[in-house]
Amino acid sequence: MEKEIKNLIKDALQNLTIEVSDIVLEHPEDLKHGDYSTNVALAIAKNIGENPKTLAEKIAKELERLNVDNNIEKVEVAGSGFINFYLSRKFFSRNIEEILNQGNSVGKNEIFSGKKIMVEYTDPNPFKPVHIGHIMTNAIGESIARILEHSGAEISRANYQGDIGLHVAKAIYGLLKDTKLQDKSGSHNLQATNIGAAYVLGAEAYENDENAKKEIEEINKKIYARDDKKINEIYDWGFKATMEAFEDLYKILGTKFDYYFLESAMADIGRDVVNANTGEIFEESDGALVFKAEKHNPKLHTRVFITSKGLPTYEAKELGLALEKFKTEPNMDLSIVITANEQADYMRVVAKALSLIHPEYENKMLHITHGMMRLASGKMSSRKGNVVTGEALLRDTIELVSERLKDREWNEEEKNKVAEVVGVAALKYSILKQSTGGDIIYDFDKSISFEGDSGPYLAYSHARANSILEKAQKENILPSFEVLPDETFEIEKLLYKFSEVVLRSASEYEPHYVANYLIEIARAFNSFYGNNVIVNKDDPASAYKVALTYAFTFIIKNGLHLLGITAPTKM
RNA sequence: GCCCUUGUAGUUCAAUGGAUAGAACGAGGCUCUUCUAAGGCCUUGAUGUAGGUUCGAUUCCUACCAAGGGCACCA
Repeated sequence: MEKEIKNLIKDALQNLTIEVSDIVLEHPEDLKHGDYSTNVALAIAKNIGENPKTLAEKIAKELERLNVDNNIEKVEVAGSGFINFYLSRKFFSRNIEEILNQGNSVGKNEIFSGKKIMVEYTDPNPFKPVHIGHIMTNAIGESIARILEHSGAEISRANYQGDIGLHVAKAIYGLLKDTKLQDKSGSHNLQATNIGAAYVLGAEAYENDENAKKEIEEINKKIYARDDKKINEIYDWGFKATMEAFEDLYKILGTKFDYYFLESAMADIGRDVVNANTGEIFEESDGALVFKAEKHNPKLHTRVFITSKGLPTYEAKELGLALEKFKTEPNMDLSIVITANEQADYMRVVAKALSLIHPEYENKMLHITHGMMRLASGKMSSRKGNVVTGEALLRDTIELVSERLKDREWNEEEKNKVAEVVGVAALKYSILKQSTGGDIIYDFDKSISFEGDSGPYLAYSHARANSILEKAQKENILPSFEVLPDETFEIEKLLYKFSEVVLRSASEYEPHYVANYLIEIARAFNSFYGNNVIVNKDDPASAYKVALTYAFTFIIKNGLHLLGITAPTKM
């Protein structure tokens, strides 16, 4: 439609012998201003020395004359010289029909068609509790992956985990001190929780107790050397238990990874690359091998890649990881990494180093960063202790949804499933509704209040629409486009924009456009629902309203999917 | 000190250089003999400061102020 209107404008301008290189056509923010709007008159009025409004009137008149298609109902001049297009009833009904035909491929686009993209996200560390920040990275990463998939990309999902390092030694120290935590009788989730507690114990001891600190450093050496049978046993068990617990979490969150990269495996790769390029790119400084990035870009700074003791730092491992990814997916077009923004600067340094070694990778790396997740009220942390783990946050959210569902006459299994899905929706939506860069203040109470701007509101709207469709089926009212209502509903004016929103989200790697759109459309649907009886045998347009409801369920279901949220059919 | 990110209603967030800056929560008032009231309808309130570019700036540029993060052997 956009193209057609643009062409129409071009023709009109040509007839008036006005030359314009670029025509801007947009959706007015306010639906009262029509469905499309152009500012050409404002943009060119000055050049040709005419009053913008009179010029707009002239163009509009020509547009009306040229408009033979019945898609445009009217053209109007408004404001200081905007030309607004109002689409016809017929356009909207045809669009609903199209959505019904598209089914689950609704909103797809092809801007990443044929592109192979790897997205790395979540990155929790074995032996450590999953932090709320990991949940945040996961939500953003999964959503970006799905949006890119919907835009034609071939996506692989990667997870990078720190399986060695001081944090592991701290956890093992804790496990050795408090052997109860080594209990293997419970589920792997329970075991992982104990290991997380052991980590907290070890981390505290490391801070406050000199002897413990030395002991932990000893353990760390033994972990690297793998020469202590007892520590090896604990390590192997702990690694497995925490990794399995992560899998359970990913399952609830709706993520399935294709590749797992382990930090231990990247150390040698990174060290070899640094050594091979020392002299030209890396140089010695105080016994360490460093990369002086500021020589190549004054906004970057020097970072150590190999310590004076010969150990590769995180930077070297990250370099190794990047290379390993390109080896794993040889024809990769883009490698995306998602982390918190505290890592933004050194990732730029690593990327610079890599692009000097492999110039062909320079434009194939993208680092997307997000802010911190902070809790608005101290309510949760005071109740559960100081550390708020990702699991606790998720579990508490799900629990509160459960309470809300207790009066439903479903069996327990159904209730639990819905509670889980809606809980995840609450958490994910509150992360994805705002642009990725900034911090998120997670207000526990608000997110589970389920009113207004929330994940459960979206899920509820979908469930409600579904229940209407069930009723329609029972009454044998099938979607039809024979009889159209007189009124064009607000929701119709939003439904056809879905694919544009997905396209924008994909090109900017920003899920929040989809999230905001879904709220808008859910609100429009609920308003439609409140003001109309949809299933009504006495209304000849009822079948059309049912069709409209179907279209809404398709859009919201697919839109929620792009956010990594499952839409329950009832709640 | 230098480099990133961010400053919008009381609060949490929106707004591809456009029209009267949108929602939600909060507060107040209506609304279930009608398909899910986790809903709908109505009322209330904001662009950190000072310049600049532009027909037109929340958006772009400069300075300042404020918050968060980063800046050598931790990850």
